[in-house]
Amino acid sequence: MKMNNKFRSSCPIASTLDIVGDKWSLLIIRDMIIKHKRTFKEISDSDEKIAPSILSARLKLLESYKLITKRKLPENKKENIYLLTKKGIGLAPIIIEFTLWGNNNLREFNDIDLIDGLESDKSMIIDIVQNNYSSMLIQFG
Amino acid sequence: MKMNNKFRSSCPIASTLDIVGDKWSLLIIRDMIIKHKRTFKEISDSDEKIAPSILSARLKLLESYKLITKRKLPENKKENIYLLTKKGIGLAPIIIEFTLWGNNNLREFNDIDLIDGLESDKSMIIDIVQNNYSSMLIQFG
DNA sequence: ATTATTACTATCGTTTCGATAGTAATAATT
DNA sequence: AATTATTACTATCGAAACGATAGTAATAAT
Repeated sequence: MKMNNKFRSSCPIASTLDIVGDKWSLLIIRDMIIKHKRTFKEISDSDEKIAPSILSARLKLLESYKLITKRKLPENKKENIYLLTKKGIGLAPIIIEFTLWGNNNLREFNDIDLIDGLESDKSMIIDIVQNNYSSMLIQFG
Repeated sequence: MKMNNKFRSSCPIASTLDIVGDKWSLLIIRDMIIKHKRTFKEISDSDEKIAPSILSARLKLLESYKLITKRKLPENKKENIYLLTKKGIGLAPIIIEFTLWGNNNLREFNDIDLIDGLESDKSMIIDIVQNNYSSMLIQFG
């Protein structure tokens, strides 16, 4: 995996964009953190139809920056299980803010899904998402 | 300006990414909302060295989705003044979350600038950023 | 009148994307 | 046990986007 400094600057925003600032990474994180998707196959099956070559490349990159881990379970040697790390779970606020902004600002340009619970307190939504994911994680070591 | 539905799905996250999910848009917004940059020249002069062709294309796109407006002042017919709209100012929470995440999670991969005030309450930081920008806006109609 | 600045556009080689097909390993089915 | 299906990829290759540089037209400054 090429890890040759591809950071454009020392700005934290720019650096974050250098890792997840593409059209797919945050959608992969969305599926993992909200829908609890864990395998290549599950992540492939989204409305947005990500190409396998892109998904493969993105998972490798996210793994290299320690946002996700990859493992196999003893009972299944075929499937890889991808799980979010703490760093990855820490992206929940960003995911939630994207949801809120799209929900409030793009309805004139696109039919946006209605999502339940968005009127609740922001930090509560974030807590719930993160806690649910962390609870799910317990079943894995 | 081509406005042919380039939305991949009706998911608010995906739709937001379809507009600002590239390596440059949020950096342009950052410079506008935090550093109060207003002209093509000012925005060009960032650490990340955006190419003029890209900046030009991005400004047009952001304008087409009503995140920014473009105008000239009577006293200067050369400069274009770019200002954030309400929709654009609404991106402040996303910008702040990117800052916080990068600040907390990327120090092992890149030298990240130390930023003052990040230990304050999130919603307060966002309020300050948005209020400062809105105050600055008053001098324009 | 000349020079500088601003906001671009044009060009063009490089990189990335993205659709599709193919493959190797494992698991399920008959 | 043999065949079929599934999973997680890799390979290919044309299309789109990026990015560095140069150029230009309008305005402003000297």
